Amino acid sequence: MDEKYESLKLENQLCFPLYAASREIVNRYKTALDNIGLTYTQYITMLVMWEHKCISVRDMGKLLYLDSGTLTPVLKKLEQKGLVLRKRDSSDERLLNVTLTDEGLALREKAVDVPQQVKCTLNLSQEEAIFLYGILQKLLEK
Amino acid sequence: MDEKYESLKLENQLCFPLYAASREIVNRYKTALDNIGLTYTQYITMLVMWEHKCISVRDMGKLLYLDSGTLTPVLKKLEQKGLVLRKRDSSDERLLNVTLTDEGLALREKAVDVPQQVKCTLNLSQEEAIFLYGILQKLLEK
DNA sequence: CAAAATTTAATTGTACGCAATTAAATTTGA
DNA sequence: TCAAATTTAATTGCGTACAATTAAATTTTG
Repeated sequence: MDEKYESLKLENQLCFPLYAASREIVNRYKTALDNIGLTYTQYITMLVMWEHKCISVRDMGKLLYLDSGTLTPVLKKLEQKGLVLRKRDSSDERLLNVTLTDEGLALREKAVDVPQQVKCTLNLSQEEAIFLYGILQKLLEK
Repeated sequence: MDEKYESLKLENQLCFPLYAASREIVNRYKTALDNIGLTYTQYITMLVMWEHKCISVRDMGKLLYLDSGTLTPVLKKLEQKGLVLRKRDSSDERLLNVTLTDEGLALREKAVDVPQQVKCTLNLSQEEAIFLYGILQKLLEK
C-alpha cells in the first residue's frame, strides 16, 4: 500500500548515513584539533601544506575538492595564525601560492598524533577501513 | 626518514574521503532537489515528516543527528513554504510539534523519484551499497 | 510542597560550503 | 597582433552545523 514511498524512507537512503557519519567523524576530531588550535577544515588544509610546502590555491582546491570561495577565508585565517604565507605567483599573477612558514612546519610536531587519537575512537576493523576507503574513492571518481 | 609523518598524509586519512564523498553526494542531489525547491537539509527533514506526519523537534533531532540550532531555521523555512506547521505541544509546552500540511504531503508526489534519479549517478553495486550502509551505521553508533 | 535540577527550543556567534559574479591575468585564435 | 575566450582568486549572499547561552516548562528531590 505505502510501497510507493518506500524509497523515501530515511532508513533506505544511502546518502543520509554518509552525511551523518561524516559530521560525526569531523566531530570526533574536535578535541584533538582544539589542542592544536585548528578547525577540521584548517586541519586538512594543513595536511596538504605539510605534504607540499608550497602549493597554489588552485591545486589545493583540486586535492581537497574545495573552491576558492571556501579556501580563501580558511587560508587567510591560517595566514593570520602565522602558519602559512600567501603570495602571487611571479610568473602567473592569477595564481596565488601558499607556502608553509617555520611556525606552520613546527605545528606538524603537535599534529603528529592526532590521527591515532581519533582512530582509537572508531570501531572499524582494518578490513572494514580498507573496504570503506575503496568505496569512498569510487564515489569521488568523476 | 619521513615515516614519522606518514599518518598525516591526506591519502592515509579515512575521515577525508568520507567528508569529501559526503559533500559530493549531497551535490549530486542538487539538480533533482532544485526541481522540487528543497535544499538537502530541507529534503531529509521532509523525509522525516513524510514518515511521521507529526513529530517534535526533539525527536526529529534524534533521527537526523541535528540540534535545534540547525533545525529551528530549517523548520521555519519549511513553514514559510507552507510545507509544515510548528505548534507547541499542549501537554508539554517545552516541546514544539511539527506537522505536515496538505501541501507538504503533496510534495511527496514530486519527491518520489528523487532517490532513483540520484542512484543512477552513483557507481556502486548492490553489495557495495549494503556493505557501505553497514559500516556507516557502525560509525554512527555511540 | 518548594527549591533545585533537568529538559527543551530558540538565539547568538563563528566557520564553513557553494553558486554566482567580478576583476585581473593569461592564452587562444582569426 | 589583438580581440575574444579562458583561467584564476576574491567577493557576495545564502544555508547550514554546532558550541554556548538563555529562558521557559517540567520533573525530581529533600
